[in-house]
Amino acid sequence: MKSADPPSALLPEALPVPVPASAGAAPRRRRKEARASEFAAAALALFAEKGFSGTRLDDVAARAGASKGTLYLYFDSKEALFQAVIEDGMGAALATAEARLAEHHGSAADLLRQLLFGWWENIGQTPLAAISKLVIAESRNFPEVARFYQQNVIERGRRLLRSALQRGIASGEFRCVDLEGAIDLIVAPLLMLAVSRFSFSLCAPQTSPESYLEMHLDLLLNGLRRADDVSPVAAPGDDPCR
Amino acid sequence: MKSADPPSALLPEALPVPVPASAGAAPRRRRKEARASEFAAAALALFAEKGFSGTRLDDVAARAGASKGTLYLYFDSKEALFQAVIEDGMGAALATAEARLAEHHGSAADLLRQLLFGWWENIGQTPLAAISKLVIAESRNFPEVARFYQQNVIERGRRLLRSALQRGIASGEFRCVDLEGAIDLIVAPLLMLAVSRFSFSLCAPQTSPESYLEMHLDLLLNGLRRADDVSPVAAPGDDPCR
DNA sequence: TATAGTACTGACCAGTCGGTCATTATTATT
DNA sequence: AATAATAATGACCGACTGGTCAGTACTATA
Repeated sequence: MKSADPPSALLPEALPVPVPASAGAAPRRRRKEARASEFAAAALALFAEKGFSGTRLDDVAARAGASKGTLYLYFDSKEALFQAVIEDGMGAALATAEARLAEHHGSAADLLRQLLFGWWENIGQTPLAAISKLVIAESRNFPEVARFYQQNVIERGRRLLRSALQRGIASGEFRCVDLEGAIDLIVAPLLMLAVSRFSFSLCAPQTSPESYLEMHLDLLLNGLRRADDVSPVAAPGDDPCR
Repeated sequence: MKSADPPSALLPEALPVPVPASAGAAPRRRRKEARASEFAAAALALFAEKGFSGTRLDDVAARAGASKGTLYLYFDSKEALFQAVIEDGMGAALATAEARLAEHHGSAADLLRQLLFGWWENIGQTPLAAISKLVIAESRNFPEVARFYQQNVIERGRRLLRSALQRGIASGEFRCVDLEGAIDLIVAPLLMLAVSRFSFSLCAPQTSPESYLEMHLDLLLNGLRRADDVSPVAAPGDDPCR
């Protein structure tokens, strides 16, 4: 519900604000909303780098240009901050993906491509990607957060892919495979790509993320293709062996 | 170098040990070697459950039936314990996989199947799978450990898959794909499977691990198949849609 | 039995960090 | 200007834990 306004768009409501033109120091009068998002963004960056337990709230506050006491005006606990990071970050991204799905009318293969590269654009490439690593690393310690993530991110994401696959199977474009299993196998490389960005050169794809995604799609569409369909999926002439 | 002897095999060297038959209490005279492995095993279990920072060395020691002071007789620091966990656990598993590769002579598809299910048997299914999650979560905080893992686990594992793919391409069984990218895409679902076992029902495959692997192989072999090869890979008659 | 050696212990220390709160700074109102 | 309301602070507390070490329990040898 708190779809982060662009940080530069200040005070959309009419307010008799005198705003001293000294735009140097942080303005004292800023809406709670914006402040909370700033904390969330700072927390995301540090969580991504240091992990959850490794991140000091003092540092989060400092990065957000405030003190720890202020942080506690907006969040009840470190865990609440964690949850806000997820809530704040993923909502908008998922909504746009859902919109994209709703208005798409091309082939299922193209839809899959759109979803994968859309994910890269709006999540994988952004700091949001760190959330995956975070949840993987900490879900055991925070069952509440894990449940929230499960219901509001994972389930929503899976629904998107399920629709795409169902369309492809219904249209005869894809062969008939187990939906949930296929979703797992589509998602896994994405998650690894996200995770690799926040690990010390581990499991990192050897090529660019874009080629990695391209190849994932290539293998995937070939793998999903009906056995009697002989039309090549990949563009001809891109033989990496020669 | 410390390939954990079976814990029951006591004192392979000749020793005039009187061994009081009171086998109830823990024997005071145990070799350092065994003790270190016990600590490593205990640490692995707790690291997997609580994460690295979340694990107290007191608990590790207690689980190994010793006190924290004793633990520090065997390891210089918590980080050293972490590294020992990796060293201790992955060495043997990788060695057997390499042996399996060396003596395999069937089709490349079969070799891939062997490697994937062998991984599941010897790593994915065992507590060792937790190491993946650990390294993902903590590599940033421990560059030394990360480098070690990179060189002694990842690179070794990738070599295995590279060989298998090269054989398949050379024999014409697989189409010509980018090797490193393909490796990434083979590994990702395995890592996710491992990780999911230690996360709170997150990204967990909806089916059994075995069917998950089976489907991974299915998609993969279809995806790798040469475009002009029309022989079906999957056994006919297993249509999940009907 | 005396002596030496070693595996082991657990109380302790020092530093860290999540969380609190009395106090201050800034703005709005009368 | 006086007052009230709110945003923000940072010193402080208490709990926790990685790491230490003087001392104990046990074993082996003389």
